[in-house]
Amino acid sequence: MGIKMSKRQSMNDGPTPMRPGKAKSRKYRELWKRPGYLVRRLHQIHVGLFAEECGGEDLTPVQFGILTVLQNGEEMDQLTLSTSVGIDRTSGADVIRRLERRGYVTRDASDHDRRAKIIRITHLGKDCVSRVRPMMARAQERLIGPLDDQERDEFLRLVEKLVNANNEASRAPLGTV
Amino acid sequence: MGIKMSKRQSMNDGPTPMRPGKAKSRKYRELWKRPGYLVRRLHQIHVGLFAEECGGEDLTPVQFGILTVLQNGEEMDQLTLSTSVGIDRTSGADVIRRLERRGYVTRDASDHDRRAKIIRITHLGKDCVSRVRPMMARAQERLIGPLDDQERDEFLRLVEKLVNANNEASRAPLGTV
DNA sequence: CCAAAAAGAGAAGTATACTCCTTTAAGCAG
DNA sequence: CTGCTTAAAGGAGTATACTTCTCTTTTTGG
Repeated sequence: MGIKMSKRQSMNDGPTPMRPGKAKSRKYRELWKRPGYLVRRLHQIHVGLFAEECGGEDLTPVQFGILTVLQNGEEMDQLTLSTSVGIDRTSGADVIRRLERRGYVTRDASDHDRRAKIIRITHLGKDCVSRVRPMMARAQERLIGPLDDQERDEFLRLVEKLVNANNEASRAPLGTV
Repeated sequence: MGIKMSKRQSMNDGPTPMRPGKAKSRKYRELWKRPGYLVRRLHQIHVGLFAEECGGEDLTPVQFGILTVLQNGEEMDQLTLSTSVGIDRTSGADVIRRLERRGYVTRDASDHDRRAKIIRITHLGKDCVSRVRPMMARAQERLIGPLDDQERDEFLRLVEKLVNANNEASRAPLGTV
């Protein structure tokens, strides 16, 4: 159902992003040294690892994120749910519609606000979360597995710092363009 | 033309991924601590910053990646080009087709291998790269801007390590599914 | 030399993740 | 109560990034 990747990986192999030391001329001349490129590749890798670990469940990281948020807070409108996993509302609506189609959530109009759709997780959805949680954890472990404990902490600290800081930046006016 | 994002940002704002210290129960219980989630958010942020910096050029990071690879090596078949920027061949074919539509590259059948399409960058494409390169650099700077010099080096080292290591992992048999 | 295997490409289908525009509903001001 | 603004959702459209299946061409093995 979209992702899958199974055996004969096709998580491509890229340019084997390692070039010795000889680079330096202009800062981001080579693709393999651009932070954005590395982040995109790492994201791809995570999606691949997640799909691999989740075997036959056919669930994506974002779908699982939605389900885990619902399992804590229970009951949310689409917009709140979407922003709480860090995607915009139209993307969220798509993801949630797919989850509904599979019986993992319900979408009912709210009583006191007939514009809003209230999303609730179903038993089927909860079962799915229980089943997939350990697979998700394995994917996370594999993603940062190549780092030792100290590096892991440092990596997570730095990524969090970047995400939080740029989160602010993106909500700032910044005008231009 | 798709991405854009302009003024009233909508690079969403997410859950403001910071929760004090109280988390710990199970390793990846909270979304905001999952490495995969953080990497996905950072990727989103980069795409947003890139679009913002590239103003009216309407070029995506991947499109720019393709163009810069072409500007170095000149002339490549679609498959080599796709893997050299780290995407699979069908995605690459899509991207390249769009670049062709805008006159940035040409796609001609090869003489000695009539299966292959040979991609070449045009003058228009080269002009575009010159124009966009400084914008791309600014996006990269902004992405890792929140880190000091020492952290930056460490972050890039760790991400590179993860990408390289998992690159290997994904080409390993690993069978299962 | 000819059949089988492998390689490049394309088409159809799906998921994420946006854009902009519209519809509908809610809340508030006069 | 009526009109104004805002908020939630949906539709149409696009880009990235996969999947699987198919077509054609090339290479290779007998």
